[in-house]
Amino acid sequence: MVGISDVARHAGVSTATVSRALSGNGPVLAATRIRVESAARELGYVPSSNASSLASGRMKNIGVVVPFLNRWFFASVVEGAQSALQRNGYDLTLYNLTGGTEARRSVFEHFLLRQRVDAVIAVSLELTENEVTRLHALGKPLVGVGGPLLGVPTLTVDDIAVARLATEHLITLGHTRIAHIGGDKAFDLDFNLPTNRRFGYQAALAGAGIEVSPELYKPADFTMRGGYQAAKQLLGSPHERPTAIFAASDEMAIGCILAARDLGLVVPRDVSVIGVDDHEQAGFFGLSTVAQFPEAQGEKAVEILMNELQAGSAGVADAGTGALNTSMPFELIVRDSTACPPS
Amino acid sequence: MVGISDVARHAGVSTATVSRALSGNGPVLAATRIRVESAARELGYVPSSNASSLASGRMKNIGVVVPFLNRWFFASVVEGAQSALQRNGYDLTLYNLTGGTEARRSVFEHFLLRQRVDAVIAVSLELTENEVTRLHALGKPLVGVGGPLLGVPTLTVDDIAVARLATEHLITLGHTRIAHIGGDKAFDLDFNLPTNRRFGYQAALAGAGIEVSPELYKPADFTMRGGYQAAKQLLGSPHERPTAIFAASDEMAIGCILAARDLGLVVPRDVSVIGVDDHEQAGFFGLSTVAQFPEAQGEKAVEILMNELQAGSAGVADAGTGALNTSMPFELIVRDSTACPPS
DNA sequence: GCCCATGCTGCAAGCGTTTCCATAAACAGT
DNA sequence: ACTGTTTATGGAAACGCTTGCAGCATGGGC
Repeated sequence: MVGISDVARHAGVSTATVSRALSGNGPVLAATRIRVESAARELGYVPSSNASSLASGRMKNIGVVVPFLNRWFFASVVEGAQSALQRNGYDLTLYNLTGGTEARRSVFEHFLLRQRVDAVIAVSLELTENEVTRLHALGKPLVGVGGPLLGVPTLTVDDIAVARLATEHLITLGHTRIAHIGGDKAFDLDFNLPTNRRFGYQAALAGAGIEVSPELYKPADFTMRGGYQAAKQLLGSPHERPTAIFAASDEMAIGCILAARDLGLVVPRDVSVIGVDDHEQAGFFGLSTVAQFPEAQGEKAVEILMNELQAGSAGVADAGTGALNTSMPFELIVRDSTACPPS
Repeated sequence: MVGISDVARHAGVSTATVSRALSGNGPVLAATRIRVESAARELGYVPSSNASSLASGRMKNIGVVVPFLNRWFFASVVEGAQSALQRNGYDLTLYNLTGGTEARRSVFEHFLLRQRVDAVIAVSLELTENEVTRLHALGKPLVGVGGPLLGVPTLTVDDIAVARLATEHLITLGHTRIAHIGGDKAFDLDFNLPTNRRFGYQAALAGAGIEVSPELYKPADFTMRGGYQAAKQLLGSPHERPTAIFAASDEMAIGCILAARDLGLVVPRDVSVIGVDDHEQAGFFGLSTVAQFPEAQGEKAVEILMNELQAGSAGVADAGTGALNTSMPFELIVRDSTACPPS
């Protein structure tokens, strides 16, 4: 292994100077810096991050905890975070909690406390107060993505507003019999996501003076199959059939479209469908939707952490950690699955 | 921070003994171990992995490099690897190469060389010889998932056999006009995956004495849209229409099913469709397919690495690193998208 | 009863950086 | 010319753990 002392010898300076020259901490004569840099390049020297971390207390590594990885949303958040971190010279160590309670405990009791990460990003995770305090006690910044976390800076899209936007789009088109397919209570990963979207839906209806009829709401799994089955029920009986469906996710919405087709209905002529996410397959199905931008959320989370880490090292008190909850953008995307109701 | 010396004092032993007691390296009297363990628990001591790594040379961390993350296959491999690593007390640091050439360079020149990982798993990545040598020079075991890598233990499914299995399933059902939708050349991520699947398809036909007609092959994107468009062309003209389609991926196959429906054809009555992957949505669409098991691949990769790391530390020469290419299982899954051809 | 294994334990030397402090050099002000 | 600053550099002490080596009991064989 080529260590810092090799570089030092090669460049005719001390290890202290090499460290300063390469890290940019502390004053170094321009000429010296150049000598050191070329020596390092010549020897193919790469600093050992362990030694560096041990000595400096900075890990240059941040932990990302997700409940699952093979869902489009989570994977995209992680991907966004990864690129952003890489640009900042940070590593990303990934923890997923698929393993259940045991995995979760082990992540929090063991992995995150080992001084291996400078901070953590929790994606769609409802942390217990204990878990939060624990991390704070170690002085590790924490940011949440999706869902407000008590006392933790968090990125969220305003689910109520999202749902309202989608529903209002349908209302604007002239629909009045608008159904909603939401998540059932069991799907509690994402905080109150299902509930909030339902609220937004109801608020939009109320705002337009449309009565909210309970038979137009169907809870379902957050999957195509869930959406499909719910839509089958909603659209099954021709009398009193809704003319539009707002599904709480794109996958569900796609399920709706397929169900409609199977029932011989044409989307959007007979029934309009709108979802939420702008899932990668939304375009293919011509699905109108409200986009949220998971990569951007990952990147933003990183940005916040970088600021906090910098502030922390600058000795700034934990005072103005900024707005605790920063609201992420969303956007109505109209494709071919929504139109005026049949006359 | 509560360090090892605090625990030592608390338990009335030396730091050396604490280290041995908690890590299990070296002999410790049972009574002592218990004293140490309870002291550690009481103080909430967690060893600093940096210090530990620096002193021992073991990082307890392995790097996983993927080209993308938000694709089902990659995410699943990573998820499998993550769980397996967690069970072994290892961290997973993730690198994705979405950033393009620059990202790739920075990963290999910088990140992986910093003594932060004990080994690396490369998923569907054609590493250059330089990259491989570089890692080997550092003594870092490397295993590839998907696609043989020169001189590197690799997990692959036999794509030719997979394609043959799928095609033979169709042949067994009585089909003779069997089309294939494969990947185009540009899709070179996965080594020769498209080509191999095409070979397997042709081999199966040849084996059954069926002529391979070029107009029954369509290259396309590895997406639903790609499969949809290709299927539209294949199924468009009623005369000489194929009675079955073997698509090189489930997403493409789903596209086929949708295309068939849009053309007024019933699957599998008018046309059978089979894919490859057992994608999470295959079940919903009733798609017959050849499953490969990405999580299992991730886990297996970890298993191989664990063995190699152990062997390495045992001072075993690099001799019998085992079969360089271990073949992963696959399995025909028959659902409702394949049946006998129309008579 | 003595000596030699045997098995636990403690001492202390690293591991490869960073950073505090001291030193030295260079320069400005008087 | 002399002190007072300022700036670049080197020496050396951390950082928190692991591990080789030596020491010291303890127990068994003769």
